[in-house]
Amino acid sequence: MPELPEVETVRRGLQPAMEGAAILSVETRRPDLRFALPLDISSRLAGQRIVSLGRRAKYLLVTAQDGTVLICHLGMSGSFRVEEGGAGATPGLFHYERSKDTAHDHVLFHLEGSDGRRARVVYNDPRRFGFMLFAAADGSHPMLDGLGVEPTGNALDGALLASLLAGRKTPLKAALLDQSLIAGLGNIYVSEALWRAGLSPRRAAGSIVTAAGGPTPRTERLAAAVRSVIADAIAAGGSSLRDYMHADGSLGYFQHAFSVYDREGEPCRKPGCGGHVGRIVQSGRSTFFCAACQR
DNA sequence: ACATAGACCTGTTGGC
DNA sequence: TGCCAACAGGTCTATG
Repeated sequence: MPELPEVETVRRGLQPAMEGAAILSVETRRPDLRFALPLDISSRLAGQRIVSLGRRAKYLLVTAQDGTVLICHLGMSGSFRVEEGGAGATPGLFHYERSKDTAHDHVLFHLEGSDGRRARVVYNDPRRFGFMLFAAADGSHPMLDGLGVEPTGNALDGALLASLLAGRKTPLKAALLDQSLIAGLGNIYVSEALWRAGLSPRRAAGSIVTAAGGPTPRTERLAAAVRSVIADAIAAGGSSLRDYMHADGSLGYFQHAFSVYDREGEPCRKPGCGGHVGRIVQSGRSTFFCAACQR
């Protein structure tokens, strides 16, 4: 599922159950996801309280009281769900809601909240492209090093975007997907941002900055478009394709607000445009755009 | 540096 | 209905 807005939605959904809770144990039902799970995942975390659940780009960061940081990535199909001990549950006996797809429940965090209620947070991932790894003692990890700017907030302005794209001949689509430039965009939101900015995904990235590497109106439009599409998607609770659910079982609704993604053949939604949404493949992945208004 | 293809996996979808 | 190819929100590696 997850690009930045979906990961942020997951984080917000898990936060109430995880922050402040004590980890009783971590149950792994297979030895690996994309990478081998840490052999000591349970022994390093059991008995500790979770002090924060953070996010960097598409990574979730679980910080325990001794400073240990567990880095989680959801890959393409990873999801978390929270299962509360049912009302009236006695200690040690729980009535967890039955879930449809438990075949791919791979990692279970057994928790005890500060109120003494037990819950479990279950990681499910059919394709197993996700992973969990411990950061180094200082919180760093090679997977986090080299990540670019977050597209949230106002850090990504025209001047910064211009400096990132200057001199690059690679298509805008590829540049925006490059996590070392902007961290958190994925295939959906790149298409959406380029449509909002009225820019072709095929245009050379460096072609929207000045010779000196400064911003142009196109750069400003793209920076604003990236920020707005990410902000709008987070506000909508992310996108729920294929009924992809939140941790509490609810659905995001940004998919209804897609302007071009997965809308091949539909009329362009830009008022007065008259064009149609097309689909091309760039570096092996679908790009949706309107050739009439995206130049 | 950069473009492309392939790899990792399973599940869903659309065409015949 | 069945079968099979194509495709899926990510990212790392190899190869030109």
